[in-house]
Amino acid sequence: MSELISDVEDWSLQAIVRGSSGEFGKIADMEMDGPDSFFQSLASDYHHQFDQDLRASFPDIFDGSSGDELEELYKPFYPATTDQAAAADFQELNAGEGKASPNQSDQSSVTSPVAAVTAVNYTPKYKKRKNQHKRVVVKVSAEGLSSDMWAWRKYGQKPIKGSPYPRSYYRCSSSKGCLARKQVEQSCTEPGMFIITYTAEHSHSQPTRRNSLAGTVRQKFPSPKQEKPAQKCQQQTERDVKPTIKVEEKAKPDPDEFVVSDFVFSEDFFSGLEEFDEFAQPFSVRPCSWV
DNA sequence: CGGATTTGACCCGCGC
DNA sequence: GCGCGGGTCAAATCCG
Repeated sequence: MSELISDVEDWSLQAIVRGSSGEFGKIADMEMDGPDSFFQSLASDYHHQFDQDLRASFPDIFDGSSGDELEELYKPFYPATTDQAAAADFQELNAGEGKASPNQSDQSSVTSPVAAVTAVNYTPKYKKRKNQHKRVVVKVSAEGLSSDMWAWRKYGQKPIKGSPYPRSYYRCSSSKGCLARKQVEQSCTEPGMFIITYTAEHSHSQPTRRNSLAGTVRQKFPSPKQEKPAQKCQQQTERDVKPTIKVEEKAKPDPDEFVVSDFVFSEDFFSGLEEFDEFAQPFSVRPCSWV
């Protein structure tokens, strides 16, 4: 079981792909910005399928719409200008979490294999620190920790304010000079789950070797500190599971540009993504959450 | 013995 | 300027 939650420098994208085997495959291969961005690629390669799926899922929305209108819907998946209003929408979106449906307590019972993707423009409040510009955040179960294809070497561990669990820091040990980084911390709201943050990119296309169990086999994840329970830890709950699509007109800077906050892809859409064979099948969907 | 992990010290961005 | 917190360094230690 795995989730993918992404945060990019000038625009934020949020996606969760949840499967059943704990595999999360080529996440580190994703190009998250520029002309080769992950979702731009999806939109290009699967334009036709995407079109069909959207129209089939939301006939009311797409009734009588033209290809141009669909292009508008793709806009959020392209690098965008900064937009404070969208950032506010984004926060509001996540503030609405906590209305999980009864089905969500049993992830395996979800039978409708779809995935939800949320994309909005987002402007960080403060200038980002170095090495914080490109991040991919994944939430995995304990078994998911051992399914990483890259070799990592631990170089540090720090207690994190507000969390009873420390954060571990890893760098890629496959290739000398590779700038790829990985942070692993246990979720304070779901002790069985781990939040992995990938930073920067591998300077090599494939791992030259792999740790016996992804570099975390020797890692002993400690028990939470007793003196400071997870009371400060913000609840990361889930929004209503009902698939929705919201097309909002932006006030600024370009009133003609739309922000699509929720997209729903059908099973057929994802079945064409050979790159994601590593993801467990069948897909199930869960509303987006933010880390 | 070489590579990985541990862990305290240090660095640096950010808020006050 | 100072303190806090997150990220990194590097020596010591562990492990196969």
